[in-house]
Amino acid sequence: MTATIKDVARACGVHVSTVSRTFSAPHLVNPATRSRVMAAADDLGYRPNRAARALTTGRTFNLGLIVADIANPFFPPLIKAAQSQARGRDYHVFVADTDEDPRVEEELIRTFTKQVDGVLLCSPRLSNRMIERLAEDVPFVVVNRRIKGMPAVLMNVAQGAKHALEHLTGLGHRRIALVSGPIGSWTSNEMQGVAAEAPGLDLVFFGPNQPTEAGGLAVAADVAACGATAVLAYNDLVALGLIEGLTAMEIGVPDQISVIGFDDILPGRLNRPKLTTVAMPAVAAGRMAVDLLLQSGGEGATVTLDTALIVRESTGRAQK
Amino acid sequence: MTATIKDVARACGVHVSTVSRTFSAPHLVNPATRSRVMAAADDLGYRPNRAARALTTGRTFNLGLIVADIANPFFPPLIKAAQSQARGRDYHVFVADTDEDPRVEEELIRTFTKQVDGVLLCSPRLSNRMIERLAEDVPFVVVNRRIKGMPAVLMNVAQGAKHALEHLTGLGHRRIALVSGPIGSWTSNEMQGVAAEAPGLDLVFFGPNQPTEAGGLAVAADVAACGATAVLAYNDLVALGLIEGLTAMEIGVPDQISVIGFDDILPGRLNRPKLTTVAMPAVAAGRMAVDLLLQSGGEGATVTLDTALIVRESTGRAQK
DNA sequence: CATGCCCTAGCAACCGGTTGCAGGAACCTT
DNA sequence: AAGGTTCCTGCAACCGGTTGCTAGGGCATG
Repeated sequence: MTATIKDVARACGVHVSTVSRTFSAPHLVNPATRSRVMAAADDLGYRPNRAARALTTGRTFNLGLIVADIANPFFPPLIKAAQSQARGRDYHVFVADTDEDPRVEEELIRTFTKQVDGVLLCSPRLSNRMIERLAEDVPFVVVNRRIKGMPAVLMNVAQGAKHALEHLTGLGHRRIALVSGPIGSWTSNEMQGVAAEAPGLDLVFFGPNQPTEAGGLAVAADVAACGATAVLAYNDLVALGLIEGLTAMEIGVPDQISVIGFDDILPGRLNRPKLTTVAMPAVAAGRMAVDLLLQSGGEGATVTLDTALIVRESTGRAQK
Repeated sequence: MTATIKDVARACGVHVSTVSRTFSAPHLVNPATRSRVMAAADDLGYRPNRAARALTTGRTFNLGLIVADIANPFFPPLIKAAQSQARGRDYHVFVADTDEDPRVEEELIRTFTKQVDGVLLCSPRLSNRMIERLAEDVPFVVVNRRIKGMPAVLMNVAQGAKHALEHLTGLGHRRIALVSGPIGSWTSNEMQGVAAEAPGLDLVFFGPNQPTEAGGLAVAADVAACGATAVLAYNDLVALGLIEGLTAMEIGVPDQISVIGFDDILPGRLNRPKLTTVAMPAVAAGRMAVDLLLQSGGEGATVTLDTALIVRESTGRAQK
């Protein structure tokens, strides 16, 4: 068994409270005693039990981070940014994946409650109502979702979609397919909202779709058949799936159809043709979300981060 | 605040121990009482505090999973497999990323101690000695590392490397570059071991390298200059970085140099040319690791999983 | 009717720490 | 020398549950 505070107390003949204070309030204990305690402690290999400490203090120095799909390359940079930001503030981040399943998401949040001081909820699939209810038990910061009164980090998807559409119309495209993501995705709604308002476009909607390569592959045939000369995809994985499907049907990208994704993930940069995409500020979002969570004061603060269109090789002039 | 066991006890006029038993040993409480307690409990929205429970029972029903780099697409499938396997046994998995830093790795293990019932250590960068010491405080299963007396899930890297080399020699390659990974990587050592024993080869070693695309990019020039006609890379990311670097120098893959990676990640399948690689059984490893951890009985059990060479487009005949 | 057993629920100690309070010792003041 | 501070340390209650022990009520048995 690991050494406890009692073992240390016994080993150097002081009361447990003195040992406790040596670690949590050193200025309250006499330097001489303190060093005796420290010596005994690392002699026994004593480490305070964080879970037990949390029971009385109410603080665990842990944060939870919940994502829909850890296999989506969009998330890892966000996760790493959150972890390093938290580390700088003496916090640790535990990550969990919901497999895009709202029930698992709820279950995980319940598990995190009381084991962490706050939860970063990235691209949640739960309903706003449910999230509000769960927020009574543990502080949240939500990423890519707007919920009234709840701190949020948003990425300016609308702006990105607008630039993407302008880019396409500038290349002469008029009939454009919009391949959306899963139900309940805020990002997807934002995209559709912007597109619907854009003047002079002939839009074709496809959705809902799985936000993965498989999802893109699955709609490739329908997109090809609808007569659109360009596609705006929910994210890069979907875009890559689309390109794969189109290529298999011998439809050239960008010669016959232009494709734009969202996120700017590594496989998109390595793909041939290199993917034109709207870059999402994942790293900044991860950092910001942690900051928002830790400065608990800022209750309803909402931060919106800019996106940027990155033109590469998967878009070109519309063919007549 | 959330309701505690006391609130429930007060609400229905029983002692806390009765409430406790209602949840952890229902057969010990009278059905009538039990349902009164249950009613009061979900009326108040009571949920047992898992951290507090763990303090007395010693079981948290959480597992920790530590990886070197969550952004490496090799890990997510393993993580997801572990999570779903654990979920089936009423456990939750918390993931943490070490950023390839042994100190962070140690720190994270220490944090997990007492907050989880066991830790899955994937491709650790710590020394065997240190891992053995830490194993006194929390049970481990190690993935891709062999440590005496410690349960491990290994992937048959040696077999994969052998097949890869045979494939290359079959195509007429003799001078082969070996681009290894970070220091302390068991996988890297296995690869070098096999290569060194292979007869009739003219090997050139490069390493250590970062196990990322950037690592591959960085050695591309040296590899090109060494006169090898084929490369065996530490993993797919390194292989992709190499191909990118070689392509930038207008060296054709596979026409002038053949490249083989390890792992079989998504970007490798989407790359042009599609990457020839040794597929690692990540999903099976994740599942198996959880099983090994939970059937704590099997102390020193070691499981070795097969790998498979997948020939795609990045390897070809050696040119004269 | 006395005896004995089973079922149920309360009591209290415990898990590993934290913290408000009180008291003794040493030091300073006047 | 008496009185007031300051500094340090021990005491004990508490965080939210768990669990061995005990005791009372109900029931069957002899």
